[in-house]
Amino acid sequence: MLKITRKVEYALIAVRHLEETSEKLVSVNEISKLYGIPRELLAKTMQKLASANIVKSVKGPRGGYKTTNKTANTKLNDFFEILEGPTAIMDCYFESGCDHLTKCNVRTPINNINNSIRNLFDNLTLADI
Amino acid sequence: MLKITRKVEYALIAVRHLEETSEKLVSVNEISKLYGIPRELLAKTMQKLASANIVKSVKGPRGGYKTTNKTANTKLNDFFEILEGPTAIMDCYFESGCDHLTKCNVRTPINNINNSIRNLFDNLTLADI
DNA sequence: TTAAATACGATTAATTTAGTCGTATTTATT
DNA sequence: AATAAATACGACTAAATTAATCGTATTTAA
Repeated sequence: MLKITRKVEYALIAVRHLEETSEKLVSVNEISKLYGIPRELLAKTMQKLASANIVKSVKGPRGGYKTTNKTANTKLNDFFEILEGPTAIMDCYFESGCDHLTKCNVRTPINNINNSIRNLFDNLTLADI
Repeated sequence: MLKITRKVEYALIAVRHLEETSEKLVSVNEISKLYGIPRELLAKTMQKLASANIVKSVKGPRGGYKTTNKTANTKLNDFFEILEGPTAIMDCYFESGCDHLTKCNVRTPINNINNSIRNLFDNLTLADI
């Protein structure tokens, strides 16, 4: 419970690696070998980050990924939400199809907690990782 | 990701219900019907809470559960950990058998985040729910 | 032209979580 | 004493989520 997924874990490791190698292009292949991360999985994750402009991708041989000037100050919450959707310990909103809603007695306090956690992750950036 | 489990959700609903009915004994049957929660699942959860002295159980007909003087000021973090184990967004400690440890470049910052979350839940009690 | 890379969708495997079942024990009520 | 309503607990099955793989297309440097 309350775990981040491996996808996110891998992404954090990869982005940190990119930060460390600064402007150099690094391929998914390289990172996956270096840290023992499944290549295809990491690839898809990096693709998501690239399409959200958190990292820059370069195709073709000698291509790969590198950081941008946006990378370091990406909020952790945005990073998480891009990869996994809304940050919330419980999905208690109307659209989630929870059929307890009318009887539920914990929705409001839970949403307060959701906000606290979002707030925590809004005040951290990738630079903190 | 970052979700609490239904077990915990059910437990929160049940405990809140007990708080609302104050000292009256309420059976699992009653709560499960009232909120549409699977009975056996809730039963096991309540048993855990009882053995951790967060609620009091009374056996036999007309038995059930009720709050104790400890209930309301139980820290949310303790509540969660009793039901689900350690609060952490990633299990990066030696005993978890993670074989990336020596190469991993995000362990320290992740542990800082783990501490922040634990801290957040240490400063909330069941009374806040 | 080739090969190394990203891009992306579909599928399968593994793990975790949710839920059920069976049986024992306790105890109030009749 | 018998019954029935409740907790207690372990084993099992089902469902859902997450992780990983596969196949194919596209881009582009050499």
